[in-house]
Amino acid sequence: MSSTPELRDRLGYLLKHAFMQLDDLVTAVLAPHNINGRELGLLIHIAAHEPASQQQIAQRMQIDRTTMVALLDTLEAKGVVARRPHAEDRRRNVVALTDHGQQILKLGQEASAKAERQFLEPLSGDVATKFRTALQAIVK
Amino acid sequence: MSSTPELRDRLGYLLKHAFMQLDDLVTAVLAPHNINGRELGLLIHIAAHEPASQQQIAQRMQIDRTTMVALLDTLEAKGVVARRPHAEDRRRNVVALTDHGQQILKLGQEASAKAERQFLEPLSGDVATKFRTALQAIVK
DNA sequence: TATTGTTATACTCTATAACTATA
DNA sequence: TATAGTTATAGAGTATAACAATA
Repeated sequence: MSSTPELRDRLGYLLKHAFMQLDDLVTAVLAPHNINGRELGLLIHIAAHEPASQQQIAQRMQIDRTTMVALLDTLEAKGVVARRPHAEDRRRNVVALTDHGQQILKLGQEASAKAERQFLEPLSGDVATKFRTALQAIVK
Repeated sequence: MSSTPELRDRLGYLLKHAFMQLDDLVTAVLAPHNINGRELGLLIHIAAHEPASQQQIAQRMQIDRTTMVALLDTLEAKGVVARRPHAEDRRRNVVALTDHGQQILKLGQEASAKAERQFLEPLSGDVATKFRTALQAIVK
């Protein structure tokens, strides 16, 4: 007596829509800071590592280097990151957060954490923690 | 003594990459059947409901009706769905699976289930079940 | 020769506007 | 006049190829 499989039973459907729901929340709370979730991700990555060239950042974030150019153009126009010439290798740009970027990073992370709490609201604290742990075990 | 927040700590990162990993697995196992995960989702939806017009399907799946046209064009070219004129309202198309589509649906669902098992392999059976339940609680 | 950053280009996915045929 | 399906078009996001500057 198995019922007809529904779209909502597909893990792909669930993961895609979960991401979209969270992304909507994150976009909303970050809007006052003039960045989006993807840009915050880049700020977090830059802040967490030694000063790096565009290529190094692109490789570590698994973003195409031509895509990185456009992303950094946007963030530089917003004044949150700066490109400086590398001291020894003049082909490279060293990418770093500006003071304003440090501020936006801090505010953005607080806002993002708030969006995550909203997103996880349907789960109890214990289940939410296990949910995150499961995701970390799955994502390589 | 909190360490620097890393990109991998962000729920958005985890959900996006989890989806991409699963999508890669699903794409691989569905390739022999000449459909992708999105198309299988549409076949599942059509099979699970009463015969419906393109618009009804688009609304229920939250897909734009112009996107639905292109999706159905592809699936019709592959011979898995057929558009038939509605008996009473000739503006409408009734969309249904062909016999071949029924076959592809069955094979595709088996393949998709296999991909999901691969995807959930890092989790114990119990944790995997709770993971899916948590996703269902979150997704509206 | 190889590498870094860049530009030009194209392809996918999605959405908006406008057209057609039917109601 | 409103609706179903369609087409044309444009906007994101991403990827490939080719170029200039530098190593």
